[in-house]
Amino acid sequence: MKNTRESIISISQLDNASIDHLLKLGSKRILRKGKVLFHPKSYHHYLHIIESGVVRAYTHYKGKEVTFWLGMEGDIVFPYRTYMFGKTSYETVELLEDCLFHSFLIKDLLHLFESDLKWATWGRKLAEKELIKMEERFISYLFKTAKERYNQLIEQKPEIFNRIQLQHIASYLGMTQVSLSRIRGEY
Amino acid sequence: MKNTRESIISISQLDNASIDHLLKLGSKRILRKGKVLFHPKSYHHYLHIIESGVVRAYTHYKGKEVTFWLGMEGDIVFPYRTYMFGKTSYETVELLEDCLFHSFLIKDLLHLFESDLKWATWGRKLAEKELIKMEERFISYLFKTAKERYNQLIEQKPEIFNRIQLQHIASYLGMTQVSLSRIRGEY
DNA sequence: CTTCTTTTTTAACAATTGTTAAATTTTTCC
DNA sequence: GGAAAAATTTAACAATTGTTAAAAAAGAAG
Repeated sequence: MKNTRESIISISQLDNASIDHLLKLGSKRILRKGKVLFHPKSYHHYLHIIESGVVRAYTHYKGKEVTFWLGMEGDIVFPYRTYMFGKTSYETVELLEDCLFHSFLIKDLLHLFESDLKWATWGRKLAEKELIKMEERFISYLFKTAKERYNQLIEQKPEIFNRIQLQHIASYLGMTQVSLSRIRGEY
Repeated sequence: MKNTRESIISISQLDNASIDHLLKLGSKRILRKGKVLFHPKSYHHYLHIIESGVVRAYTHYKGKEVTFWLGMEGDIVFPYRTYMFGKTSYETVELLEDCLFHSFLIKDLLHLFESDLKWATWGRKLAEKELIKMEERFISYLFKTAKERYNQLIEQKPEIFNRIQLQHIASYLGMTQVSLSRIRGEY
């Protein structure tokens, strides 16, 4: 459980008045496990901050689901492709647990970004932090074996293994479920 | 060959006066093939826009070089880790051709980002675009075979094969040089 | 042009990961 | 609790990719 205000501040410090202003524009909602938040080939109008729960983003390749992102408390579900280029997205975002979201219209957020230096800076830092995370994850895939990637995840985010099905973790780690099971069985 | 003004505008439209102001803060320099632009475990004070030439960023893992980024005309060499966290970096950036850079003090750029909404927006869009590129590259690694990654690169950036050594391309594609050679030999 | 150095290819073999299918375990639902 | 469905593990085998070493090709220097 992590409240929206903390999530926002953890990206970059902001005064309370600015945050209050944003919070008034958003709304909270609870959605059930299994619900699909974003469908592929559609436009997404909301950004969601996760207060509790877990979601995964996946796409299809050669008839199989590929889970490329997992989000939990404090993470931000931001459909960058739609937001930046007005393009439809290729991903499905599905809830793996009941979730509490704090949701904001991307339109409202963009308006803040384009009119208020403080929010523009916040938006910049959000993208910069996501970029660093993605780059670190990418580099570790570029030269680590399946077993090394598994060990790294166990070390860095052990709680994932208690909350998320192994088939999704396997995909997230870039291997088949059978390979993950084999690696786990070795110990 | 791509001039700095075009590179800046291609991230996000900006008025000429704003760009002129930035350009006055920077300086051009020519560096020779083989020169190292960033050393690991050091602080990087400059952002470089590549007007011509090719560079690669690499790091070491298990005694081997891993090339994780290639930049050419129009690309921006931005040491995000140093810039965001004041941390030293893990990467080496090396010139694979003679290069013409337009270089700016990160300090100057940050000052613009923090004082001018137009530049803050430009900085946000820069990070957002880099994020999308990184995410697309990452997803394609998550579920494509070595051969598919090779075919994709041939299709998307064929000029790379005329300008960059195959050993570096192999690493960039997440495979050994021998594997790349084998894949190329199959046709 | 010739020699030396570096890069790339080829080959044989080893290790890792994928595929398919069946067995087992866990979860869901009545 | 018990049946059905879903998830996970196990096993056998196939395909891909890595490793090492040597040969061939390409590039640099005199």
